[in-house]
Amino acid sequence: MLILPSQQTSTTMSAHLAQTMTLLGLTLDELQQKIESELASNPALELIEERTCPMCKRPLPPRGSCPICSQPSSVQSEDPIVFISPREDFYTGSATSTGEAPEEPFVSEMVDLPSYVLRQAAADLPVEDRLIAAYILTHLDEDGFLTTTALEVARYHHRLPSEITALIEKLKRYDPYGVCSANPVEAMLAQVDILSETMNVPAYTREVVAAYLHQMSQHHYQEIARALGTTTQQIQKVAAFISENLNPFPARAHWGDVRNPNSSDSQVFHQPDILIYHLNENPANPLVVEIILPIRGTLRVNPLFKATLKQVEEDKAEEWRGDIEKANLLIKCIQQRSNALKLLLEKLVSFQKDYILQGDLEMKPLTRAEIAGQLDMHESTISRAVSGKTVQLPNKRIVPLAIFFDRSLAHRTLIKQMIENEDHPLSDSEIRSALKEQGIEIARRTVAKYRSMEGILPGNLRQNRTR
DNA sequence: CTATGGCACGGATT
DNA sequence: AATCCGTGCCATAG
Repeated sequence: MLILPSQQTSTTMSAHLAQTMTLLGLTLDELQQKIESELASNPALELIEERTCPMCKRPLPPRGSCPICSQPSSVQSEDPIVFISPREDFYTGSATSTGEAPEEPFVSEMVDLPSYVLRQAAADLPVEDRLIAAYILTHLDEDGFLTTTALEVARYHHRLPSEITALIEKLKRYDPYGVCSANPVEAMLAQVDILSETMNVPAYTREVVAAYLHQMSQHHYQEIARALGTTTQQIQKVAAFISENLNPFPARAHWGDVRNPNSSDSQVFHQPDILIYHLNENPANPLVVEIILPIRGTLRVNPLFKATLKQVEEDKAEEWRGDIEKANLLIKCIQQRSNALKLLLEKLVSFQKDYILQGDLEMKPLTRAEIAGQLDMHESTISRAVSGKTVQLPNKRIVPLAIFFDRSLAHRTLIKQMIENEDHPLSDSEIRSALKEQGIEIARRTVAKYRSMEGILPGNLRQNRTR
């Protein structure tokens, strides 16, 4: 699982001096990978033991006291407490108990999709199939789809295509249900089959998934109903089922959606970069914003290494100096990243506090440029900092950080609520004028767009809903 | 005739 | 410079 050779770092100092690398854009996981490889390749860099707070057993920064416990626990601070925290018990694979996890000296191993699936499958497969399974699993794209075909695999391993197909079918049944499918439809079909063993699946679901997904996404329910010889109502049930239970991209994380907690580790592949919660989980307490670092302990330049530098022959010394330089740079960049994130989060959290506490309705429109101005940063800096990162809100939902810049979220949820509480199916223009009453002026066409974004049927097809 | 979705344009945002 | 988003116009369905 090692990544790169340590040698050939002799790209002279000027090279990395010129490259003032920014780690801001990196995700938690990406940063972890970066640090891991740096630790492995750079002898000047070391990770020192963490200190933990005696009060809350939270890891402490190298100097100073615990940022949480040092606060009197009853403070009614308006401002959120923002701090950088080392990653805690990070997922180490095999959530399926089996106490196997002796490894991980400091940084846990990030389980990638192929090995994640293989671990589940290995025990069930005959030995001669495991190799093939491993081979298949290495040919997955980021969504969990197969980038090769059963036929090719068969030819490569000199097996019958039918055997390979059977194997793939087996693999589809492991955790990201539908993994190893060739396309979304196939994946969803696999999910239907698996789910139907444990729960009630509406009739016609298979048929719809197999042949009418396109019409489905357009909400042409009547059309489908006609074609299948059933009722529009039935198709709507199917629609609800699909959107609640099926995932066309098995391995892709689905943020925000409240996922069935059955597969406990739907977050395995996306640990949030930032946590927001109330101090001690008490809503009366101020908000705590925790920016997670992918390491436990503190990075520093190994003093021993520095000291020995003088006693090293000249030809090696240059390389060593380079290593120290690189280590310093990395540490500095990490600090810079943390600091920038901290500043950003302070602003962001206090600005969108209502959203964090009350939910989607209270989201205020905000642009990256505005924040950039306030923080005296370039907007592209903000962009980098925001993109790809995820936040866990006090209500435990994990959402992309970019959601704080979603202009229309409040409007969309308002519309959603209006429709939920309607007594008579509202048309888009009715919604528009109702919104106008409340001082929100948007075009009728826009209402329609928002509505479909929320997956709500047009008014004229909404007649008979159960709730 | 009314309600809705598709396409595409222009301005804002990244 | 590339992308996203709200909106207007128009075709189509009921």
